Amino acid sequence: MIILSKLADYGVIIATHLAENPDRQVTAVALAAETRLPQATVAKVLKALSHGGVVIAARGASGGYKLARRAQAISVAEVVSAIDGAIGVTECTVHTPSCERTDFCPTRPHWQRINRAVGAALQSVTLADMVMPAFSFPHASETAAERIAP
Amino acid sequence: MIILSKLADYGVIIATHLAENPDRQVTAVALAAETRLPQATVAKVLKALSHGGVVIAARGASGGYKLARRAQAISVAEVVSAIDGAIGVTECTVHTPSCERTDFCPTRPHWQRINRAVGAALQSVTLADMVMPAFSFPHASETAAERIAP
DNA sequence: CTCAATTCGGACCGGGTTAGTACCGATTAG
DNA sequence: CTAATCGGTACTAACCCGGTCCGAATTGAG
Ligand code: FES
Ligand code: FES
Repeated sequence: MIILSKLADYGVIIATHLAENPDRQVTAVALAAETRLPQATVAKVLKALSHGGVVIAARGASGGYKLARRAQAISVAEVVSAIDGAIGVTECTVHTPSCERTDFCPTRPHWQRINRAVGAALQSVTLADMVMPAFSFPHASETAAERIAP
Repeated sequence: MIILSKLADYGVIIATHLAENPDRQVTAVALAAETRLPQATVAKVLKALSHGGVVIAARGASGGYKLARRAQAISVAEVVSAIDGAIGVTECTVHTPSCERTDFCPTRPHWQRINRAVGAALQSVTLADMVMPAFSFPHASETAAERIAP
């Protein structure tokens, strides 16, 4: 299964590209060309990102987009949330109070725990991290979240 | 955004319910009744689980399903994989070698890192954990995955 | 000052995947 | 043999994704 929607994936790619040369006003079409993504879709994603406060848009001629904050201050979680809405593992964990199985279903709190874990994983990575080249990461075995809880 | 598909969610609910009374042969319709899930869908999910080796099915009269192993030995990741296929965050991380942006897109290794983190989060929780009542968890701040990497 | 060019903003639509259903054949206990 | 139950496939409906369209705002030239 794929976790992120294509749109959200595009969003991260675009935001990362913006983070590569900050403070530069880039138009949607230029971004599309530079990332080799379909132009119309890039425009759509940028709208969502603008709506979510990740980028700020300048309209009119010589307009364009740029990051709303420093790259270090924008997490991947924020980007995907701006596009796909709140992050949740199950239906149950997001539309909080409306599950008919709540009384006899023991999974709820455990899901919320997992939910927090993936949320934290997405939140701990910023756009500044994303632009960094593949770097000597710690051993894969220490990727945290393996010990999600004692 | 919702990460798990509805079917996968159902799968975990069903598997958890099976884990509650192990070694008991339960038919699909009984499971559907006890979990208040649509009966036809439960049957479908059980087929997938059986195919994935999570449950074993007994055919014929007085047949039914039960867990293939002890609940401690079955992870949530396994259950969702049986239904939704391999877990991957982005298109790019699962269909490994076929991305036209590979050469100039710096996000790839970072995604794989996040990917491992959520995979680990799902793998670290077993069905035995799921049936345990909401228990005094450690402080939410220590949910690991917050330190996905130094 | 006016106007045209440029760019973002929001609404709309079609295709594809997923959820859910239904049926029929295979298998086994009694 | 018969009833019950799983296994597989085919089918329909709904929804979401991805893409396209036209209108609003702003700029810069004439
Ligand atoms: S599915 Fe809603 S409480 Fe378990
Ligand atoms: S999207 Fe495939 S390498 Fe970045």
